[in-house]
Amino acid sequence: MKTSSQNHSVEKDSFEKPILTVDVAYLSIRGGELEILTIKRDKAPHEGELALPGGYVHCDEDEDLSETARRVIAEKTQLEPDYIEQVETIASRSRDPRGWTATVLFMALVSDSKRGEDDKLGKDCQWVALGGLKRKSLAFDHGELLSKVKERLVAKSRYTSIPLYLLPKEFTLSEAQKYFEITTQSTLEKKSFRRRLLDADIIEETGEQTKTGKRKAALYRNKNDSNVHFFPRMIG
Amino acid sequence: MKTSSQNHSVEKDSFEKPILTVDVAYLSIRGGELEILTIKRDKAPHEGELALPGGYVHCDEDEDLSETARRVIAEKTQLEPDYIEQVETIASRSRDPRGWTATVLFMALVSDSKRGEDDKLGKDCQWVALGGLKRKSLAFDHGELLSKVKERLVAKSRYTSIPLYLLPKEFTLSEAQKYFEITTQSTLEKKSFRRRLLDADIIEETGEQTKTGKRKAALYRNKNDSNVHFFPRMIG
DNA sequence: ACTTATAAGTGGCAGTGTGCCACTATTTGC
DNA sequence: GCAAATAGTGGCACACTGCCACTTATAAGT
Repeated sequence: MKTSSQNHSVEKDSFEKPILTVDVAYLSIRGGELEILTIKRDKAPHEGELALPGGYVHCDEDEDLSETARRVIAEKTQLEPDYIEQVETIASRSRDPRGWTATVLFMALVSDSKRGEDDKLGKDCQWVALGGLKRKSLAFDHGELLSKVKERLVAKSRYTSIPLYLLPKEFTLSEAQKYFEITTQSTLEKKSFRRRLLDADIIEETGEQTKTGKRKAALYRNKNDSNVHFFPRMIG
Repeated sequence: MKTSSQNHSVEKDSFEKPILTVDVAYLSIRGGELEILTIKRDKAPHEGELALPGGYVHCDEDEDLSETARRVIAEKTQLEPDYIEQVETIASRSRDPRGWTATVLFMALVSDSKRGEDDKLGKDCQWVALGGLKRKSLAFDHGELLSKVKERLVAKSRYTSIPLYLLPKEFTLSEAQKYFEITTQSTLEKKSFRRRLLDADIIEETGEQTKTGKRKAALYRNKNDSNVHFFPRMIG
């Protein structure tokens, strides 16, 4: 029923090769809100608009795709992500005016403390709060890509520990809860959250306490050896 | 620190475009075991070896990647899958002797009843039991691709209803349990399994019963409207 | 007919982790 | 000292899975 060629000429040479790129949604939390690293495009198409950092796969340099993703980020910032994950590959004829393109979409997270001040960022780079991004304000279909990444982040934050990668090196349980509430887009219950995080054996007390605030709070850090933790049940 | 070019020549034209393909791990259960659809390669490289069905993306025909996946399957079989899911995109210089290639890997499932008899399959196509596949017996890195798909199937079978796509149109709860035990690679407890599946409200009794066997068993079928169900907890 | 073996199906309680809410504890500012 | 705000705890309810013994139905053998 399909209108495809039934012979096996699929593997014949000189096919029109599609364009293959990698795009990275690089996320961080600051000011109590998710922010994303954007690049202001300096050429057509979509010149002057904001876009996700991305680029062509370099067949001669990149051993695999996650390396492309890291390279693309390194070209724009000096910030190595604390976490990176391949999300999905999106392709179509219409998503880029230059022709049929495929892009491998990555989600990357960087902690608040590693991110530090944003002064050494190139001036075409900018962290933008997600709340301030109007729909359709990103170039190409990058708004949709961002939605896919957000969806993945929200989903995984409900049953894994990946929001820990967004927290500063030392944090209180209340701050951790706030970060998880941002990434899960829900309000969490204090006792349940604390019990869950502490029972998981993935963070440890530093011994120090906060100095500001109404009452001193215990400071925690991620255990060195800990990878992504999968909780036995979802939260929220 | 990276040795990447620091200028922004990334978007300049005439880059060496990598090859983009789609490969599909098409799975089915028969004889109490997972089977995979293989194609015997009729040309180099790896001529004569078994491989996953796959092919180049056709920029002119395929609107997106899942369409490529369906087309690739339709070219080899007349069997439309009951379920299809993008798993991961794998790329490297070394995975194919013809050069730097990227492949978008899909997992597809077909029910035992829709699959029917295998007589109308092309003679280069063959369903092969996973247990009978020695390591390294698939062309290229398709053994690794299969491992990734297996991993995904095992994981998702523990908290979703996708094994239902492998069952025949009508099935007993014991058969369903057997299928879930195959896909989760674990033994499941009868009462827990039944309660879980029935409470999910995704299957319904046909009213009929089996005729063979020691005791007649109630027959069930998938509810028409039901999509993939996510159970609140993992099993097994 | 009675027994035996086997598969289908159920009752019921324990275990585990989350939801919920009230309660106590500590610190700051008045 | 007292109120306000944040940190942290006690304890039980709830939902779902694990477990295991038990009953029911059918076929086959004696």
